[in-house]
Amino acid sequence: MPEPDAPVRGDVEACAALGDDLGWALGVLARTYRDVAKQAFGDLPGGARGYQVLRYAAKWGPAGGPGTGEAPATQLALAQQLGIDRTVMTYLLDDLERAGVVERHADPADRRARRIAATAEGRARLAELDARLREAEDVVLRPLSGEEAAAFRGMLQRLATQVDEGTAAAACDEAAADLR
Amino acid sequence: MPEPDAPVRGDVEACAALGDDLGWALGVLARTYRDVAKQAFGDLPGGARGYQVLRYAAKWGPAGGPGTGEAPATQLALAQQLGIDRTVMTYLLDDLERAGVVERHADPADRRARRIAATAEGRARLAELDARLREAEDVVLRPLSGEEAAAFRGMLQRLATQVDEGTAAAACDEAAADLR
DNA sequence: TATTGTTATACTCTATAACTATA
DNA sequence: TATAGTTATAGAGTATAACAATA
Repeated sequence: MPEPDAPVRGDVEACAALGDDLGWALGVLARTYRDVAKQAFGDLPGGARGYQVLRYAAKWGPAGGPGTGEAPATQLALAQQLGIDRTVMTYLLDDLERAGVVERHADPADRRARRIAATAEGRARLAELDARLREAEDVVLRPLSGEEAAAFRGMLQRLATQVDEGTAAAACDEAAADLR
Repeated sequence: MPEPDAPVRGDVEACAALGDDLGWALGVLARTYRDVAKQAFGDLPGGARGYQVLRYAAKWGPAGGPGTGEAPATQLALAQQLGIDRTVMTYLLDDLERAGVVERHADPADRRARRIAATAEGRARLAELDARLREAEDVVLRPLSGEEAAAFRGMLQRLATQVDEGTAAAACDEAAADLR
């Protein structure tokens, strides 16, 4: 994730020259959202990636007891699900564990594997993050009316999933790659 | 610009879990467009950045005669307009010049400065690129009907420029930063 | 002394490969 | 032999700083 840059002179004028293509607008919006979301993530290790991992880990109960009964995902499963390289997952989990939001538990059935579960603190953190992200979305969509925003969200969702073409898998691959 | 990654197993399933927030959809769409556009750029040095530079340079005439009468932009002006670091601009122009699409001309009034102009070949290349980019946009928006696509474009444009808030400048800064 | 453009250096991510401990 | 996780190494991309030429 690139650092926020110092303001640059001349960009406003450049907008007049650049702001007429889809790619540009898309880039601006995605970047704007990312910056707003970044603030929401705060010091959560890994930013958006850390959030996704936490969100996945939170599907299972806090340390001590399973929330559902299903076994928490292993590091490898998590990495594959989110499209993150398993070596990167190691670093990411190191940081998330140090931050106290997830825990690695030895799998009794396979001592090579580690099961990843969110801690109670991690769950609380996740609830906060979800709320803040909803706010971030509202900020980004503020220029639109309520109806428009709903329509925009719907179309965006359709575009992202590309249900009409066989490209859903590819789109998802891209999304996952985006997290890398 | 990240390289296209090898397909990753499991992303499709992950989509079901991830695909419910704006940030995710935005990321997918921006990434999808970027990949499609990347193909359109072909071997143009610098990808999207190279395109923007070429586009700017093409505002002035091919080598030998000014198209308008205004002097072509200097490297520094170009860098500031597009929000690219001037050291990066050096490398980028090296590549674009080697590719034969732009030329550096000494400024008679200030021998430190270099004026950047598109070559005839650069202009032809730009026309191609513009056409291909329009196609790329169509591909990305294909899931929408004609009416929807128009509405989507309009809303996206409004969101990107954020005219209702005083954030236009900030948004443009972000857009420029995006090119870095 | 300040500015334009260039070159050199360092830092951040990410990708690849090598290693361990289990299976 | 293959797999889960870790660690080490190397590459691309970018930012920072030093430099030469000119103002």
